[in-house]
Amino acid sequence: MNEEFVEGVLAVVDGIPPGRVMSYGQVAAVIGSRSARGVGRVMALYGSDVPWWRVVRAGGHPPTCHEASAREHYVEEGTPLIETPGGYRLSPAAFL
DNA sequence: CCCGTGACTTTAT
DNA sequence: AATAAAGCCACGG
Repeated sequence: MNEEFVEGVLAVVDGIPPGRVMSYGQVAAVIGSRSARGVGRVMALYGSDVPWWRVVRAGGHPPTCHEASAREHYVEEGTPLIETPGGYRLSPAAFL
């Protein structure tokens, strides 16, 4: 298994400062990979110990299975949100 | 070892 | 705007 990939993802996510977010693809790029899905996979399996809510999709939408719960974290962390009809999304300014 | 699955992204139709 | 297809990675069956 590529522990380097897993550890890299965890390290990068853990290194995201409060009030900021990164897209899956961006995280993958930082560790020298191109797999956004791989990042999502790692998050689903090992993300229990990292601020997974700071990792979002390219469009600024939170994880599909956690969009509601994640919002509380963003509000708590002070992450800039944008209200939308039917939901919300993260401000582009929140990306690193 | 092969296949399906999932917290994805990007390009093309 | 919506849908389709291809590329990517770890894991369980």
